[in-house]
Amino acid sequence: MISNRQAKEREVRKEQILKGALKVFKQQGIEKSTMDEIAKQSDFGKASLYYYFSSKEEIFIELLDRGWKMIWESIEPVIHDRNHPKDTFINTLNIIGGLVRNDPVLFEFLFTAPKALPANLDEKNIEWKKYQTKMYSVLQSLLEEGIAKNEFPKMRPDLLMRAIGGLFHGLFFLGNEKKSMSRETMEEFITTFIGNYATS
Amino acid sequence: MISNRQAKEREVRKEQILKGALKVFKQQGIEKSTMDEIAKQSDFGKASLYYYFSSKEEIFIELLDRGWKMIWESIEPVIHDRNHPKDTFINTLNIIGGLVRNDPVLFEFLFTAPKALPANLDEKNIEWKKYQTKMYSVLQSLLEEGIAKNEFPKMRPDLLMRAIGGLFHGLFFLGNEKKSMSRETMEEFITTFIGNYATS
DNA sequence: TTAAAATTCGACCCTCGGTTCGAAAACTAT
DNA sequence: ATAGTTTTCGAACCGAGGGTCGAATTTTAA
Repeated sequence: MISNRQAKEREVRKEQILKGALKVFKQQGIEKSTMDEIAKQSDFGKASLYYYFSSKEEIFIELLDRGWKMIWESIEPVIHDRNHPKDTFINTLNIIGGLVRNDPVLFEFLFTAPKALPANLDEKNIEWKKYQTKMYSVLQSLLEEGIAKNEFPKMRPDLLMRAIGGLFHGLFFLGNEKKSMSRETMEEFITTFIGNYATS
Repeated sequence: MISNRQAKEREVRKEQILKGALKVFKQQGIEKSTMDEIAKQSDFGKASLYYYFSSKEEIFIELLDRGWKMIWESIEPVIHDRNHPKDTFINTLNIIGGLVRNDPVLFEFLFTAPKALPANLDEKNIEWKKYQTKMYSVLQSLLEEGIAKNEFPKMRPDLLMRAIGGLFHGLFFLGNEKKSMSRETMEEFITTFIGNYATS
């Protein structure tokens, strides 16, 4: 029997481990993150980690699941407004920018790990991918509609998407500087680069 | 005594190995590239690899060295023209774009590996870094001069650099599509995104 | 108080992968 | 032919790191 409080404590311990894993990721990168190190950082014995997670991979998948779910839930209330695609698009980027600013390491992980993880398309690591896919497809459809309304430059939406994605990533994660990108600077870049094809 | 022809054959074999390593990198990513697999792909016994390279790391460092040197030598003739910073900048991007188009896998490696490699700041893996640094600093100074001449939007050059770097990377390497970015499309993106602050 | 359940972890196991050894094969020069 | 020299690689070595086991400790519930 698991009391309510027990469940909560258990959850806390899981989070402690996840936090530790993220710390190791920050220092070592995902490939070189060892269970020993995660154990040390989260202050458990290595064997104990396996009481909470069934494998090393599961730890990172759980980080992805929680992270992408969080992103989706943050943008969901805004993203469905289709009246002003460009505004909606920029709002969404701003929301994500805020999240990133709040926990850069987590987001570097969220945006990086997918490429690094063993592509187990089959099994469970689909959860986070669902959210990721949803987000990208909504963003892209916003671009399409925005292009149709001349709010964006006339370009292939998928390419435009890639370009803006790259730009975003570059602004936040490239370079050595630790100082985080302010909302103002980010907006300035986005609007400058996307151009003022229409204002709303 | 090593005859001239012997030296050449040896060089050919080294290249064969490097090519194999790149093939493995393409399929597995750098971290999961094993010596066994590189041996298989380049058609040598694993032990033979160590006759040509002293370690796995050295193989990848050599790829970086040769690659970045090649980039630098390709842009060098163009990049020092300071009369029209924006033109020079775009020319340079075009040259690099051409190279990327020519061997996307190699360039994905060149732009990716630096983050993945164990940061041995101390020793030899400085060779390629020299070229990389030179390239970035020249590009950035072009941006600075361009901004001064109002050929680029007035923004912090380092940020502008990051943004354009990200944009470039996004265009060429993000997404699943294998079709390579045409020169025209790329130019269109660059000019659209950078804006027409001045023409020359 | 005490038996069952939940939690912790030291010690161990085992595979994978980088590296080394040593001897055989291929090639060169005389 | 023959004595070097260069090249090749099967087999073995070894350490790192993911994962397991079983016993000890702590917590819970009656």
